[in-house]
Amino acid sequence: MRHRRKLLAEAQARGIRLTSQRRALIETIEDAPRHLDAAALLAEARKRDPDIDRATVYRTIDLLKKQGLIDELDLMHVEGEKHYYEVRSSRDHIHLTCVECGAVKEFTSPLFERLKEEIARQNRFDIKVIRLEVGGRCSRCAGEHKAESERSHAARA
Amino acid sequence: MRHRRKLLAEAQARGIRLTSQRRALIETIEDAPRHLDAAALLAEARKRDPDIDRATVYRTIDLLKKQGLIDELDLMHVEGEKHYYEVRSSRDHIHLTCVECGAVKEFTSPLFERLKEEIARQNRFDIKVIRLEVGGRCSRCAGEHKAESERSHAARA
DNA sequence: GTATTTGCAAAAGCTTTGCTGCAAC
DNA sequence: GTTGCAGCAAAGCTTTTGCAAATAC
Repeated sequence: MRHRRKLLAEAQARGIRLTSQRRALIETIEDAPRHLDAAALLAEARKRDPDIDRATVYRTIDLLKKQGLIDELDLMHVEGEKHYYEVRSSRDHIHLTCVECGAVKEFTSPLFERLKEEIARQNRFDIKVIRLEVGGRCSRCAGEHKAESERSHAARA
Repeated sequence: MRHRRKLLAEAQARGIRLTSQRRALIETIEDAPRHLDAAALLAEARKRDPDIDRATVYRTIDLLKKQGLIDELDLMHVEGEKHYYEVRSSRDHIHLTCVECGAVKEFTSPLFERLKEEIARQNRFDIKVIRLEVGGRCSRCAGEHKAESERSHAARA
């Protein structure tokens, strides 16, 4: 176990009915070393409970999203139109997705916090969700094959 | 005509073959008073050229996106999984979408520009696209029906 | 004249839904 | 015991693709 089950505890605290499927899904999201889309989440969760259905995955995602317990990402649609999920943390972070190699890096900054405050204050806008996603070329890809962006496509497959 | 055809001119400058369909689509995006999704763009563009096909819309969007001439938005998926498009402007802006009434407000800030610089510098990341989307409650909805968030759902239908 | 683009129609990909039986409290 | 949830399968919505005919330069 990589950390204590914050998400699970929080779900429980909110009075969410904890079925065995939800438990498996929540634990899967919490333990995932990378961002999972619905299909990947289903596959991973089935290792804990083989009978989980796709519909349950989507319904649980929806529930957790509405409760503000998880956030939804696109990762700039670098690999299709899927959505990815992660536990919402107290400090929002930025996702940098490399359009060449697909690597995702997270980044936090006090400047981002300040910007959030400014957005809320100047627009009198009550922020519920915020998502800052960046697409571009990571330092590794920029360094390795400067003029040769084709190969990386094959490398991702 | 609301402004001069910047997008059209830019497309031409890049050597994009300007077919009549592309012209109609580009002009439609440029003149739209709101953010259009693919279906709405198709419907609007057909007023200029009734024979335009859905496939052409998607192919043109793809082309313009790859050229960095338009940006793609989700508007926090407040109305389903569509994507919305807008002309890319020199100054990136933030989209605030009200989850109650669906209103979209744009916002720019020097702080956002500074944050972009910081992201690029600290991660040695070559930013190609950046998208900051915010979901929450706009001041109008907060003021009008503070404790009664149910009705607005019906109002949007 | 030649390379690109279009329209059409079919399919693909991701997500949602109705309904019956089952599980949590 | 009651209320809400899960599984199944089918449909929904948005987007993509193959191919022959049409179009731009």
